[in-house]
Amino acid sequence: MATDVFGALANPVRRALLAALLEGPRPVNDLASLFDLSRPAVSEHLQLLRQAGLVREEPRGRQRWYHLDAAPLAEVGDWLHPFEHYWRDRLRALSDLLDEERP
Amino acid sequence: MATDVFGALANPVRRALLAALLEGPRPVNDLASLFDLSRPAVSEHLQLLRQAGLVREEPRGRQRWYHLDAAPLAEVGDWLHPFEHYWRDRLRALSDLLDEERP
DNA sequence: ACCATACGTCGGGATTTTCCGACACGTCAA
DNA sequence: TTGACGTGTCGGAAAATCCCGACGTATGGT
Repeated sequence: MATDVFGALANPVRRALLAALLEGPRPVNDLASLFDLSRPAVSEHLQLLRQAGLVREEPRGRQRWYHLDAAPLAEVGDWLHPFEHYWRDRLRALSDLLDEERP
Repeated sequence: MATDVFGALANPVRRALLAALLEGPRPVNDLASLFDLSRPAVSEHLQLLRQAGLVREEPRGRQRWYHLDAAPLAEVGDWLHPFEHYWRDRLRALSDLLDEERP
């Protein structure tokens, strides 16, 4: 049932939600106000993030504060790892070239 | 026109294609044989990867060899970076705990 | 010249995603 | 208790995704 983490990151709204939660927990209305989008739409994005294990909800009075749960992102990091040296090599080659150009 | 890199990674077939190309370039039929999928389907996945800048094609006789182009994955790495320390802290906390359990 | 091979792309069907308005439920304040 | 607030979820529409068979176009072998 645990939804795909990569699928969760495929949507820019969900990525922005995770980035917003990076600065601390927030209630739903607060999060929804960040987007030009109806509240139910944001609520459903949060549901998908919840199913992916990326956020956790804490009921606080009549509102629910959402917390970031970055652990599942480790799967993305792991998948990315074999490719990482590949593009870092390119970047290093570029910076070496620039150093050579302007010593 | 450059398709979303995150969207490109949202599909398991496309992730497997990139992983396969990690071992070197391959022609389309070779790649298609890795999946229980029609060749046009794989061809369209490759088109999307091409639009995302993640692969490059080299015509070689009557076949086209696809090469990995990992550079756009840097965007994913960059996006992931602010979260990275978060889950690494959790892992370190876990390993510290294990070290403590069995000194 | 002929035919098989390797591939891209198109038309279309099935499924999934994304979004909204409407409604239901619990919480708090008066 | 009554009513407003904060939120989840449902029904359904619009759009995107995913896949396939069919066709078109090169290239290479005979």
